[in-house]
Amino acid sequence: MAQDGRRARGDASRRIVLHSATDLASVEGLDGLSIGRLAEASGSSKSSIATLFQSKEGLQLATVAAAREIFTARIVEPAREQPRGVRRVAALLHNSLAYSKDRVFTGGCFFAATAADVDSKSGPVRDAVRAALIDWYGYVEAQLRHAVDAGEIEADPEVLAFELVALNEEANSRSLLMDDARPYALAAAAMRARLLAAGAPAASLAPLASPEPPP
Amino acid sequence: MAQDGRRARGDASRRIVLHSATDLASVEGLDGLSIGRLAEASGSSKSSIATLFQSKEGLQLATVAAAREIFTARIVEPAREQPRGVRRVAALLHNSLAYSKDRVFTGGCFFAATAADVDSKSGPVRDAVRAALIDWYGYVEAQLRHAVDAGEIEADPEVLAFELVALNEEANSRSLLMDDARPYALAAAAMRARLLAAGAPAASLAPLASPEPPP
DNA sequence: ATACTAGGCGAACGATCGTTCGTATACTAG
DNA sequence: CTAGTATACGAACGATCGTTCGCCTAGTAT
Repeated sequence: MAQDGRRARGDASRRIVLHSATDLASVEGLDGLSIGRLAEASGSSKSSIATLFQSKEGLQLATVAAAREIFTARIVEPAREQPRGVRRVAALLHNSLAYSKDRVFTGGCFFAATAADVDSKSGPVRDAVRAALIDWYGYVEAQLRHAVDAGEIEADPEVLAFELVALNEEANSRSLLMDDARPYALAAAAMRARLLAAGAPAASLAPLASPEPPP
Repeated sequence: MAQDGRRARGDASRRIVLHSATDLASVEGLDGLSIGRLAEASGSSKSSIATLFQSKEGLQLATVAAAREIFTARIVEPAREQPRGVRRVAALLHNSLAYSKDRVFTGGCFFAATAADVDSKSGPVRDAVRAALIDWYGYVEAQLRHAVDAGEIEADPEVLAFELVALNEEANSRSLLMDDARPYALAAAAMRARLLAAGAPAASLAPLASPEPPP
């Protein structure tokens, strides 16, 4: 069975539905993601969605997985072009800010929106969101550890990763709430300054350079 | 009419309901805050809540106002005992971390939870949450500006306020999602280091000192 | 051709949502 | 006492929720 037309058709439908689902969930949260509105947004029927994903929880888990793929494709994959260490960290941070600023999801960063939605609950959905963020935090920290080991910077990787991720998420949330793009420039400047203070060579921080000079 | 027993009775009821409402909203969000569950949690009836607050939007606005009072009483008011400038900033940050860590609301910081809920929407509820956070950000920044003017530290108040608030919010969200108190210690350490790097006297940062020495 | 599986949809299920109505109970104002 | 106002509740409203059922089509397997 090299190919199963039925599965292929189902996968295509899932893809279409999940595209709407990730976007809707970034605005309404994983709890506010309703099958009815999703059916309307994706052009299929409630019952189709229910059978494609078995249950709402199945839909939520698939939505998280789909968002994770987009997150990786937009942020992590492109950064792999940079050598490990500070250069890759700078690329990661730049990509992450751009992914939020460009509104890849209508509601900004998918995981910022959904983490707040599930962080006080329990169950597989929360676990899936948590796993995605643990991976992300761990990857940033690992790259910083590499930079420290290579002598590029001098810092505690855990604390520095915490600081940089905090700046990234603050930019996302404040930009959304205030409807203002300035927080991204603010965050980039703070990230750059923080890495410079840790001893990073300025040339390795090009992705975090401000596009326009401060007035 | 020095006192109106009817209004007094209503106000008492509103107080009780709002106590449950702020806690429920910190977990479920302002959208997930349902009148039915709130009625059950607060011991009154759906119709009573509807008449006390006119509509769900009225309830949401009253809930934000109630949470704002608690936020101010827990964080801003106690910090006023400290002199303006770095000492007050340190007190603000310490109080803010404690308010999250002590789970004054079951879902952690009320405004972190609800900001994520409303930041992609529009209307009076979003405006109320935004106004509360603008006030908070502005207060922190004003205290930092005072510290700069007094020569206590050397920094851009806007950027530094952004950094410190980001650390505070990251501690809240990560602690909730990971069910771990360590992010608070991490954030406090980063705040302290950041203020020290800006030239703040160590004695003024006592509230941010780690309770236990690092191993 | 037959049996089986995966989608896909309309219709309906019970549950819960926010809201409204009618009615009863305090309390005030005149 | 009377008229008016602010709670308070039960009951019901229409709408939407997640889910299930029946029925049909598309594709696979034997």
